Amino acid sequence: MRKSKMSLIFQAAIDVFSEKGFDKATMDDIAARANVAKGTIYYHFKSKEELFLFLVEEGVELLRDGVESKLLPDMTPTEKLELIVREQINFFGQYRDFCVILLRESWGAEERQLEFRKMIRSYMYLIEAVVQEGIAKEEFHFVNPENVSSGLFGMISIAALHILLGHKPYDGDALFQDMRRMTFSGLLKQGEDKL
Amino acid sequence: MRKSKMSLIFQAAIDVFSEKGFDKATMDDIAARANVAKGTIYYHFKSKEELFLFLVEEGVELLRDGVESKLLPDMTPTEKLELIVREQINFFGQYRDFCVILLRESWGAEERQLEFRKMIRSYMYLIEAVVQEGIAKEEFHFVNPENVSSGLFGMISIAALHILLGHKPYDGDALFQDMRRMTFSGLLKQGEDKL
Amino acid sequence: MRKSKMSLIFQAAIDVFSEKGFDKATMDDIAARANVAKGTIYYHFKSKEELFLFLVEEGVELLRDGVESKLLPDMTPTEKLELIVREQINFFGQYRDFCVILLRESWGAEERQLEFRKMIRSYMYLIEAVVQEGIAKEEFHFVNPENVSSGLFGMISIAALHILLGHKPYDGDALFQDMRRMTFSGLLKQGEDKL
Amino acid sequence: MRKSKMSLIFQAAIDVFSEKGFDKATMDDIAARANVAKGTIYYHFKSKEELFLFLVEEGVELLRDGVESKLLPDMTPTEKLELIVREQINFFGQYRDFCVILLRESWGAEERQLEFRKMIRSYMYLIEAVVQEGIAKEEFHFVNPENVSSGLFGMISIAALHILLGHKPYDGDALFQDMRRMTFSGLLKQGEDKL
DNA sequence: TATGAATGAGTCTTCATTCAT
DNA sequence: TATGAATGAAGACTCATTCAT
Repeated sequence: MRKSKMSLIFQAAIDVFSEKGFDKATMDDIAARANVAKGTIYYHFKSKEELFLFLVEEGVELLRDGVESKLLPDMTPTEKLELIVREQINFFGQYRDFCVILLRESWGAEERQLEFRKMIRSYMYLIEAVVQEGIAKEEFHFVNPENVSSGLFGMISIAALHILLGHKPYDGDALFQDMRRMTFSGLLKQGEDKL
Repeated sequence: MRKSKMSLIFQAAIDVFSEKGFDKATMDDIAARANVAKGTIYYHFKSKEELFLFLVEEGVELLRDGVESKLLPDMTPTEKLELIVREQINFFGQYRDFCVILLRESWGAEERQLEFRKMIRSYMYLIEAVVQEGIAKEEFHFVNPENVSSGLFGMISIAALHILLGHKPYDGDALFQDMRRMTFSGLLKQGEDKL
Repeated sequence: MRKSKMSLIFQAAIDVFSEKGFDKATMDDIAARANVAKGTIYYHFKSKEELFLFLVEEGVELLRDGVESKLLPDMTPTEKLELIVREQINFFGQYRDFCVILLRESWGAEERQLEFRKMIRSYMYLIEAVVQEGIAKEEFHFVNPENVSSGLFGMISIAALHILLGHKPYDGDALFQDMRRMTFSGLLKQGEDKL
Repeated sequence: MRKSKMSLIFQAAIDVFSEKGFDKATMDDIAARANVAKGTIYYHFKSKEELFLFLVEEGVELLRDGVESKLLPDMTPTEKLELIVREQINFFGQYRDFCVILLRESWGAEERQLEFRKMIRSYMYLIEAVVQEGIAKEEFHFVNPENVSSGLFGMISIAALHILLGHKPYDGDALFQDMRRMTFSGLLKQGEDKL
């Protein structure tokens, strides 16, 4: 059974967008990669913009829903945050191309980019909520949850991408150990009293 | 005495590139913003690419040299890292436009983007060296310095940009407190023994 | 049924290139002359260079094949050469524009120009072979066939073009008589013994 | 003693124009080759066009005057024509670059190109006059002198250039033998009676 | 549903020429 | 005389989008 044209286009679009970025990628590229006539893309998607948006939406949802569904109510904030860190690292390993897209195309003032940041924001809220819960339950230090959630997201993202784009083997577990350490106890051996 | 055309172009280029990104920015935009004929840009820079590269080089150097010159040999690793965190936060506040450029244009496989990542890497080495020193002096936990340095860079960058692009007032000191906490003692109140 | 866009472009390109030369001719000119959008040209030809090359290839082939197909094996070398002279003169009369292109654009060190000279060379070989045959059969004097074939080609070409560009009526038969005389018996009344 | 800027420019212009042709050659090229500032060229020549025209004028004059001064009144038409053939062949060998310019830039409808053809015409008249004299004195067959003079000019030019551009050693004497044969007795062994 | 030829607005880049010094 | 920074018009080429089939 042949794959639907639609899904061929979808996959080709991810490949091409992650390789070249939104602006440099052409509809011809995508059509060629999907083995489909250019017109066919326009039959399924109104525009390049829409195709791209659709793609990113799907991706962020996949990340958010994946994490969200694993966050059980009876976990402690620490357990929850640990899970988030681990899941995000796995996701980056698995959807490397998509993650490149995310980091490339989220900064700027275009409508599309604002939209992207909102999507990412919707994921960050997950982290933020856990941080807030941790503070409320006095498990975590008192910090600004928004700063910390964006910081954590950035820490994991950049560290992961740094490995992936350096074409080194991606050892998710090792990265997880370091990221967990950073997140929970920081670098100092003597702990907080020093500060 | 009027500013040299060269520096007019330089400033205009930063403005336009940060607003629109490399691909969407046009040489006409930049020329108009600089109040200069388009040919004048090409008199000073061989191409759009070269202008852009020059600009980013200058910026990363400014960041790296600024930090490097303040790192004194008799500081402890903790003091050094604290200084780096603070300086980077200040830099992002001061050169917001340039920082947007950096985060937008560093991901991808084009020659230019590889070049950018190398430049960023040259800054990350500063952090990495301090982390290594801290581990050697047993001030810091044993971690992979490369993971941690890219993680720290990402944490600060994304957190800072998140505020700057959200058009909120940029309170560098508050951000510094949170980032320092994350860096040194992490979120957990009970410290490392829990882990 | 309307002519294919492709052939409209082809004809327009001949017109414009012969009028203005390769460098001065613009793709806008050609598009306008062909009543076609500029992009359409690029849909069919990868570049100005390619369009031009294609055009010249076709032209030289037309000349060479036209002559070649009329050269019958049982002709004497003299008859063959006579036929070549006549055919080339007719060709110049008929494809004046193309011939101007040929003479304009074949001299220089650019890739394209080397290519052109090769094409012309492929035509000269026809002449050269006949000259060689004539020498072998002792109908012709002993001469360097390469010198003579390029000389004959130049003689006919420049003489023809000289008339065509002088905007005089092109009397192919009269020109043929003179060129035949030059080719076979030369100017001297007393013939070779004088030399 | 340093060469005058003027003559530096002159020589540089010949080099560059013959290498790249009128359109592709730039004033920057010429200035660089002449080790002179671009403005300096404009101090001596009103425009690119004028510089070029001046150059070609000088060259054609050199050819024409060289030949003309050697044509003595008491020579027979045959001797005169022989001398012309020899001189032109020598000239092509000596001023190869200039001759390429001549053949490249003489065809077309631009003012400059009409001008060029006039200059070449002024040289052809020399040949034409000799042919006419030869016919009048019944040394030469009755032919159209204009056809024959342009034909001879083309024969020699193309044959010479064919060797020069093929990067073969230029044996002027051998070429002269072949061109003289063509000019005076033609290819046929049996002479004119056959025709 | 699917195609691919056609479009034309938009971009980077070049270069002859000018002019203040 | 000589310079070289500055100009801006012009040209090759790209590519998202449309539409007749």
